[in-house]
Amino acid sequence: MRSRSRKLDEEKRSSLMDAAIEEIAANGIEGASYNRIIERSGLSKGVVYYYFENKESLYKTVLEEVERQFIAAVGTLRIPDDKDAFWDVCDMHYTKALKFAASNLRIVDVARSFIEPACSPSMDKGPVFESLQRAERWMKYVLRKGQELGALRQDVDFELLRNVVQAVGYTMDSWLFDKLRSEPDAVDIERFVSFALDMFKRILSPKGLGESC
Amino acid sequence: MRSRSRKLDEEKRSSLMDAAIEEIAANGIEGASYNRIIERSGLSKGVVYYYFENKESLYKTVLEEVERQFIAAVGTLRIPDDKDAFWDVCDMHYTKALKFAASNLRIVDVARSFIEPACSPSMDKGPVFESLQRAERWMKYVLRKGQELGALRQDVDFELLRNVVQAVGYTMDSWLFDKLRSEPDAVDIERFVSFALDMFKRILSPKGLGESC
DNA sequence: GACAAAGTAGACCGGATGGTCTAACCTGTC
DNA sequence: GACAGGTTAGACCATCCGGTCTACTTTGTC
Repeated sequence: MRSRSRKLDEEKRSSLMDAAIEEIAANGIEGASYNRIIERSGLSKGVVYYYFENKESLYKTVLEEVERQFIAAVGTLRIPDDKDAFWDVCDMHYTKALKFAASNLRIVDVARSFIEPACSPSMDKGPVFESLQRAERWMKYVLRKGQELGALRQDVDFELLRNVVQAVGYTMDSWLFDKLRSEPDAVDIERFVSFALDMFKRILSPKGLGESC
Repeated sequence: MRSRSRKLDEEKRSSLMDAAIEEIAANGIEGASYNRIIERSGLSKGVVYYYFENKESLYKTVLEEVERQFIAAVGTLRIPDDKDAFWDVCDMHYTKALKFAASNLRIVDVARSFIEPACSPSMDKGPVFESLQRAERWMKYVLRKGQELGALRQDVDFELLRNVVQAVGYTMDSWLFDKLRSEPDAVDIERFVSFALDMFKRILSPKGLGESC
C-alpha cells in the first residue's frame, strides 16, 4: 500500500480528493476518468502515480474518505432490545443521515455511484470491496436485529428481502435528492422520512399485521 | 435509416443479432463492444457498417427484436374495469411474462441491461429511446388504471411510486433469475409470483387498508 | 463480354483509456 | 560543493474504442 508508506502533504491530497470527488460525482464511478482526475487536480501524472499505485487504489481512498465523513456526521446506530423502539431508532437515524446528505450533495453523488452498480448483480467490487462490505454487513445487522425483535417479517428469503429494501431505499432517496436539487425549498425531510418509513413498514412488517382485516 | 433501405439476407442478420445478444448479455449494454460484436458475428466491418449506420442503430434493432419477441410471447395486457379483477389480471400477465423469461434467459439479460441504467437517473436513452418509452408508458398506464379503479393508492407522488414499483420489480426479478440459473429445479414461478404480488400490494394498496387494525 | 452498381474486406484513423519511464529537480547530509 | 534519495513533470506506450476509406469482388443488366 504505497499510499500509506509515502505521505503526501495535505494540500496535494485534498486537491486530488476534490478532483476525484468532482469527477466521480459528475460521471459516476464507471464513467470517471483517471486522466481527467489527474488533470483536474493540477498535479502531474508522475506525482499521482508516485503516491497511488493505480486508479483503484485512489478510488479506495476516496470511498474511505466518504465513509469517514459520513460516519463522523451520522454516527453508528445501535438497535434497541425493545421491539417498539425499533422503528423510532430507524426514524432518527434515517433523518440524521438524510440531513447530512442534504447538505453534502456532492458526497452523496459519490457514495451512491459506488453503491449503484452493486444494486444490480454485476460488480467487480475489487478495491472498494471493504467499505462496501461494511455497509452491507451493517444493513444485514439491522435487518437481523429487527427480525429477532419480531418487528420484521421472517417469511421470505433473507437476501431477497435485503435486496428489495436496498433498492427501495436507493430509489426513494434518488427521488428526494432530485427534488433537493430542483426545488430545495419545497423539500420537507421529516415528512419524507415518515413516508419512507411507512413504505419500509409495508414491505417489512410480519405477515398478518394488516391481513387480519 | 440505412438498415431498412438495404436488406441483408437472413443469415447475416441473424448471426449479427446472435453476436449482439451474446455480447450485450455478457457485458451489459454499457460494457458491450461493437468491435467485439462484429468480430463475433464473423462478418467484416465493411459489411456491418454497410447495413447499419452505427452502433446505436444496431442496438436499436436489437432492442426492437427483443421487444417483438416478448410481445409475441406474452401479449399485451388490458386492465379490466373491475377493481377486484385488477390484481388477478396482473397475476396472470406477470406469470406469463416470467414463464417466457425463464426459458429465454439470454434475452432477459439483454432486455434488463437496457432497462438497468434507466433505473438510476442517468441515461442517454438516445437510439433506444422509443422502445424504452413504450415500456414506461405501459407501466404508467397500468398504474393509472389501477388508481382509477381504486385498487392503488393515490396519496404519493406518482413518479416516486412508479420508480419504487419498477425498482422492486427489477430487484425481485433479479433474485428469481439468479436462482433460475443456479438451481433451476428449485424454482416455483407460481409461488414467486404470489410472493411478488403480495409485495406489490403492500407497496401499492391504498392507505388505511391495513392501518385500521 | 462490358459496365455499373451492390456488396465486402480489412487497413487505417483519431481519440480515449490506464499505466510506464526517464530525465531532471529539489533537498538534506557529509 | 558533491553526492544520494525522495520527488516531480510529462512524453511516451499499448490497447481499446467507434468509425472511415479504399481497393477489391461479386452481381445484375444490356
